[in-house]
Amino acid sequence: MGKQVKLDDVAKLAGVSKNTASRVLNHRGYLSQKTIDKVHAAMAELNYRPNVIARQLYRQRTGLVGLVFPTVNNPFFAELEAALERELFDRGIRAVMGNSENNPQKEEQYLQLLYDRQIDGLIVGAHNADLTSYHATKLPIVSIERIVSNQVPVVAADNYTGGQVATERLLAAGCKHIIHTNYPQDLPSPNLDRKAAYEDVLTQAGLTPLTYPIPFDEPESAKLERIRQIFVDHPEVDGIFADNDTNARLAISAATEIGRHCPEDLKVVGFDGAAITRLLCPELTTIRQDIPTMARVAVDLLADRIAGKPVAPTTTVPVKLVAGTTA
Amino acid sequence: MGKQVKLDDVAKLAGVSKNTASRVLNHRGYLSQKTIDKVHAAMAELNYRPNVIARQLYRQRTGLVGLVFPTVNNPFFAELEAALERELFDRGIRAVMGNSENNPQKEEQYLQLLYDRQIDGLIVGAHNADLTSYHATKLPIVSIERIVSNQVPVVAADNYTGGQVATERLLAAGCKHIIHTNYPQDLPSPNLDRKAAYEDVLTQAGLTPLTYPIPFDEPESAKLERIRQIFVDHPEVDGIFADNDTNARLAISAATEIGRHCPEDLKVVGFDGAAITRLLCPELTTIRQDIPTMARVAVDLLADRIAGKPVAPTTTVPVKLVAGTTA
DNA sequence: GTGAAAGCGCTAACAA
DNA sequence: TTGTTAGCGCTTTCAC
Repeated sequence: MGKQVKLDDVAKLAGVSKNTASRVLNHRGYLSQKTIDKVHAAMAELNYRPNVIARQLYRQRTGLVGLVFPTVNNPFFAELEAALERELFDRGIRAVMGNSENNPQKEEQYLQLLYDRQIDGLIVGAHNADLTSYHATKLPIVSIERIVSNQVPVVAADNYTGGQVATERLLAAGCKHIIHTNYPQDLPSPNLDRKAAYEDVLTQAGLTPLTYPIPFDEPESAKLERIRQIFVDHPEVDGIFADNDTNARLAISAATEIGRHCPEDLKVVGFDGAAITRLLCPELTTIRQDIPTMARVAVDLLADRIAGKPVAPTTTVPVKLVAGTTA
Repeated sequence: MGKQVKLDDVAKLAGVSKNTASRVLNHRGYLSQKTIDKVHAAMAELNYRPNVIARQLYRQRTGLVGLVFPTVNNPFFAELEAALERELFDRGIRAVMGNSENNPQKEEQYLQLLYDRQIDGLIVGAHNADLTSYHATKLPIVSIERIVSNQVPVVAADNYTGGQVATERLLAAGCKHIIHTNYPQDLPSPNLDRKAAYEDVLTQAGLTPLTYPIPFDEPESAKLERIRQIFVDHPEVDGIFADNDTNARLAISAATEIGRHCPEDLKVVGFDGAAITRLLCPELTTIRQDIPTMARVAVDLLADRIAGKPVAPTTTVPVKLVAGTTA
């Protein structure tokens, strides 16, 4: 690759100073039309492209935002990250993909990117990293469906209502033995509202709630194994409220393996309702999160954060039942 | 945010020159242990973090690579981009997400990022952008499953074999009227090998091939409508070889709508075999692409390209039949 | 209206 | 073994 054409070259060709060329480039200050034209002509002739990095050095901003989620290879996160990318792009910001893969070190590294100012902000949906790393800071961070620290604003679905609706759906379908799956979470998390709602509804109905932990970071085979165990431990189960759609689908598979069919022998309700899931598994009844709205809100919050404005600590986005045939 | 601690501050505190501090930072040149310790102590005391942008300005490299694909919100691309991100991360490179969304302008903009040196390279799986934009260049670009220009190396699945295996599977299942879906592609594309194989196999079997175009960039509803039309135009169809799994799933749905069940009344084979798809729709028989290998190869090629080494113009990665119950 | 000059923070010849 | 100096390419204050 040849020498880069720089502003100085443009200036020389146009017979003006570097400064003037810069002002033309940025449409700033007083300029005679003649100068503007000359500079533009020179830029065109040399096929000039400004060096973004040099500009960034001065501004100390890169126009980059990191998206740190467990993995983009998941219907919910894929749809969410796609929506976030679109929102950011519309604001002239690029998204750096950060799949933490449940690897705290990897997550930590993306956080370092922020410290090192290679990115201007962070949208996170994973938090393996030691919370102190996040705590230290008033950095522009927004989280989605995770509680990171009380400095970091959260965007979450209306998980409680979702959990209520899901559980009530199973009750209405006649279920008497409803089991919930969730992930073990020592830390507070909006996700736990799904569980809380499930427990409240069941208790009010005079039934006993029971939750099986399904760690998010395990391979599918391990999750399936845990779900099989539900049917071993509780053959009487006739309803499952899964904390996400993939677990719901695994529950259906596990039931089928032992000759129990959905919905005749078992009702299942999932959570998330990503478009891909509805396409590939349209029969699943689930609680749909409003992903586009969550993305928009998150990016708005981040932009405010970057601009130094105060933001609401929590924003809740409504959910909606999508009726399939599994419950 | 306070003033940034810079190398000069470290140097002053350690009582050395900026240069010496820089050399300690980069483990370069001769240094006495005493100096090293002093500088390290100063760095620790000031909590110094190098300014990445300044470093980039000198090196003219950002350690960023763009991933330009139609959308990450799709099982195949999501798995592929996740795999690419992992490979890149292991080489100290971050991935910038570029969902072209079948918007040529958006794709063009990501290409500009490369021109403007905000990214060091590009891995593309979409090419709406005017090919001349890609042509102009010996820039570090690698494409996956797309032919961009003869300057850009391609990584592709063994689509021809995949198409053969898929079609033969349907024939072996007794299908006599097999229809293929593909996307209309005026440009050459590795994807078309699937179609070519389908046509060759059918012709050899004395049957007449017929392909329905299903544009990739249409909404699902439009795709479904096109697929419904297949059954209207050709009620005799008893086998479908879809060019991707989502189309395969839509075909199953369309058949179900009119009371035709899979696999009794209709056999279906898809293509891609992403993990999410197999989880959500395990019954689907499909041709699985080896996504991790494709990602690794692509990143290797890109690294060579960035390093200025010559690379093979085409790399083909084997595929594998995944037997479900739909064919 | 436009030019000269300083500086963003870091790196690397070249001297010492 | 270390310091001096000159950039990397762009922006901007301040003269003219």
